[in-house]
Amino acid sequence: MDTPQKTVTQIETPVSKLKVENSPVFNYINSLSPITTVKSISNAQTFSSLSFTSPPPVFTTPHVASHKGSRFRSHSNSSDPSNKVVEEALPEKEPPQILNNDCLTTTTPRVTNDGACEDGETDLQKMCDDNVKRKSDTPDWETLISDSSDMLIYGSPNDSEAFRCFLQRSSDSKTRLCSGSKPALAPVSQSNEPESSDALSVLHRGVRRRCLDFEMPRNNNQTPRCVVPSIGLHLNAIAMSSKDNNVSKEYSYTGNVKVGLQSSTKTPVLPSDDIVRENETREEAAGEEGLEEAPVSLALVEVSQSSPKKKRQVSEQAGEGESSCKRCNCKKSKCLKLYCECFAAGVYCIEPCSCIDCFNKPIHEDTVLATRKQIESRNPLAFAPKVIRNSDSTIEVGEDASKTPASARHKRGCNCKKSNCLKKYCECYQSGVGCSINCRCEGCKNAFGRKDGSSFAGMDTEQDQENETSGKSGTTIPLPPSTPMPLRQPLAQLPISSNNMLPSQQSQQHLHGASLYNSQSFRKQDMGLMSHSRIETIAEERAEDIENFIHSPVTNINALSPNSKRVSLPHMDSTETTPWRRNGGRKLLLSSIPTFPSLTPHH
DNA sequence: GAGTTTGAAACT
DNA sequence: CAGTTTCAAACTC
Repeated sequence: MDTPQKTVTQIETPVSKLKVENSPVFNYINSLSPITTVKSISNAQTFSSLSFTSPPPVFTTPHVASHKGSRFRSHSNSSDPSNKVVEEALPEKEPPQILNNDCLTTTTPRVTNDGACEDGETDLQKMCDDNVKRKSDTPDWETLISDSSDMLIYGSPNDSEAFRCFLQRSSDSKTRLCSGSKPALAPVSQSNEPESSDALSVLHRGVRRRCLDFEMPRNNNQTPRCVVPSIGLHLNAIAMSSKDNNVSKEYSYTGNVKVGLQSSTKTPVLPSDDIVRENETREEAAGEEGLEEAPVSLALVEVSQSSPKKKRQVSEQAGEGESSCKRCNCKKSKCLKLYCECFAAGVYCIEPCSCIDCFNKPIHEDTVLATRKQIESRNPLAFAPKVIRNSDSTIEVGEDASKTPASARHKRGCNCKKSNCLKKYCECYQSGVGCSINCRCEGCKNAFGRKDGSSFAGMDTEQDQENETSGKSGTTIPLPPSTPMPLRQPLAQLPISSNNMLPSQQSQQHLHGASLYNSQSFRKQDMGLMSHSRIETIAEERAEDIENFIHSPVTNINALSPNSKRVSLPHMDSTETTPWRRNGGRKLLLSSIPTFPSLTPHH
């Protein structure tokens, strides 16, 4: 468990002292650095799942509460009617045996199907309120936010989003903020809490709720896809996002998801105004949706219209590579293994999926979570982005990076033997990245960059031939038949944690693009100012963060686990600097890092 | 649409 | 950790 006391102590940083600085929040937040706050790795993970890292300490407790709530639901609170609902939702079929269910900490704000809030929620609320009270003498959040938005941008996207939602809606629609399905929470905080406290409570709830967010393609020429900018953006997509600018403008559609903190794969390239507008639109849409959880079925209306058999066709039509609508065709894995694209992408299977005996559905949430947990225990990075994109403008993380023509690399590298890395069998190729020394491929001819770094995308004759034969070339950009970048945009986000992301995903998300863009959105919208260059810079920094994170000493510990192979890149000099501390803001980013580490026992 | 190929994931 | 099996996507016909 986290250490509430410690949290409190940190929170009580003298306000006066903070004001001495230009950005009070800067110091303030620094004082709340999760690095020092989070002691329990395992819990860190749980907490991170709520993505309430922004003022970490402040929201830590709620996480705990949330955690408890989950436990109540699944273990101790059997008498709670709401639990019955959940239990009733359990599969008729016997779900696959899952290990460690106890470790499964679904921090997802639990809202039973019938809309009833669970007892856990009540407790959570209490705890939140308590925290609010304790924090009454701390700087006003709204002020802090506005004063230090610059700082917040580095924080959890969720945080930012949460604050944004909070600031924008707390005044007029608490009920909306509070998922319509959990109105019971409102009274708790509204009772006697001061405005700020109340608002904060609302904020907490907002974070826990799922907001529908239909992000429409900003490109008018593009056909809207079933998509969704979700918090649950697949990490791959996230990782890639920093550079997806022109590769994909995908808007995934988060079915079950969308937390009030949506993240979007917004492209940094977009003009600020556009971004702002888009966010506004999205915000409105979300608001009109009551910011409520969107059932997967609803979320995928568009997608679901296509028959399973058309899966591939639709997917391709949807914009190659912009496989916004991930659908699987699993027959034996029950969609509970990484074989399943949906599962691997961190999204629920949806109607259009052709899977058989699928357990990757909301009603099997527990099973899904447990399975994921299990998989992560085996490989902490199992759900991490497979491709890590480095910004051209940023310092290459290492030698290996420099040897890789592409600006991104596959985290683990491929192991192709016969495809020559020229087909989508190759994950590197599929992801549109070149092979690197991490790859063990044979006869690599990856058009995006061979393992030996001898060729680059599209420049390769063989690639040209490949393209010709596939009839998919025609562009100077050597994209794989199916634009790989947005490999796995989540459609229906797993309802994990407040933002429907599994702990690891969530934390990772903070490290990646999603976080970035979310933050950007936040800033854009609230500040209305941010130069394009700045955005890109941040994107780049995010990319670096990914690398740094993966290579950080702490990460390596886990990275080495089961799959130690190539989780860490050889060149990374983790001791050289503390990347995430290059600037004050980075600290916030770090707050979400504990995720991976948390997957393994303390050491 | 069925069958084959491929390589990641899972298993031993 | 290496070898083998399983699996589902990618691909071919």
